[in-house]
Amino acid sequence: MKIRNRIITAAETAFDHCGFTATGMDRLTETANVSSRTLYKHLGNKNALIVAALEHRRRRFFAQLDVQSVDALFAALLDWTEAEGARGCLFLRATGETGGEVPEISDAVTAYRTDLRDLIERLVVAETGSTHETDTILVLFEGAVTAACYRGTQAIAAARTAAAVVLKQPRQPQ
Amino acid sequence: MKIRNRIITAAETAFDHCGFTATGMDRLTETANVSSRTLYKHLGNKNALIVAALEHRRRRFFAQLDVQSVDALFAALLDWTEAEGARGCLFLRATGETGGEVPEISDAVTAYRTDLRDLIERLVVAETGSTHETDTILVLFEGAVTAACYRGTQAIAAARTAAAVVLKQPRQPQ
DNA sequence: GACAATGTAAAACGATCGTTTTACATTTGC
DNA sequence: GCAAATGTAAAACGATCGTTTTACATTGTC
Repeated sequence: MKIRNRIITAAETAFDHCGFTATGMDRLTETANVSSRTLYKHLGNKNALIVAALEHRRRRFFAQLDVQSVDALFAALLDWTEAEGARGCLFLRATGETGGEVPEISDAVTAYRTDLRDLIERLVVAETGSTHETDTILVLFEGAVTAACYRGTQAIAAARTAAAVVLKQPRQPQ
Repeated sequence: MKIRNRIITAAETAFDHCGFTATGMDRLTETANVSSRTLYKHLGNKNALIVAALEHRRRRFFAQLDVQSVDALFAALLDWTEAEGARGCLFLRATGETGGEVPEISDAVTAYRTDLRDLIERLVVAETGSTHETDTILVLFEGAVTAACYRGTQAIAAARTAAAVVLKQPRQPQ
């Protein structure tokens, strides 16, 4: 169970830095320091490795995002970005590269997005007593991830501040 | 000048729907209804076609985003998304697929991002008299583009409302 | 009406892709 | 201590990639 994890961890980084299609099996075996025979024995094929890498990313990401407030959510995203850099949502990029025509990959992406929205909804309800601002915080989160690619961490700071403003703002009737 | 435009237009759609690397020259010649000889005579190579498609997207996008207020900006994004669908920022996906290691493509992405931020800054200044909320609106815009992939147009509506709230909110001193 | 110019159709190029196989070395459990 | 399992190294597979070339049809122009 150790080799498999080494392969997946290396793959997650390689896919993130170089893209899914552009990253060949050669580079995946090199960075994981395993033979191609071993890689295929443990993962089956490239698409399965992509799925495993996405699930690994999902686990790592939500482990860092285990927070109890919206503000802490953006603080955690800031930590993540400082440690990992910003190259845009890996799940969005995965569907973009496959055109959404690889069901196993689309499922992994849907799982991530469902988890993300569930987390945000839970935090928003805890803070405001309603789900109304869930999509707003979701948009700010996604926007922070994307804009951080070229605006750096100040994009996350801007999203964090805006989230506080939006949640403080009393919701107008009707 | 007509064939070249037909090639680029078809390529923009193909890249958007299927990804850059996953879209082979065969599909590009088919959807444009030209021979590969003609395609190479007009564009040179695939990377040049990618750059041309990105610049074509940029022109089309900002033509639709020729507005005079932040609210109109999100309304225009709504129109764009209803007409074109939502698959995430094409420029982000382009850098993601190439790992940012194709200078010509990176330049096209930078040009788009610069234009987007300049547009938003101009609108924010016109509305608030200061540039302070530029990154906030940029984050909301990017987030709307991304979240619309799985939340649909209501993600754009949420961003639009949040933008109004943020711009109305008086900025606290210091 | 001949002649460039510009197009199509399709074969062919070497390179690289994901994947499998062969041959051999190392580890591990009984 | 010896199989069985599991690893490496590397060659080879057919498929597909981006690109070029060959052969031929169509055009617009002087």
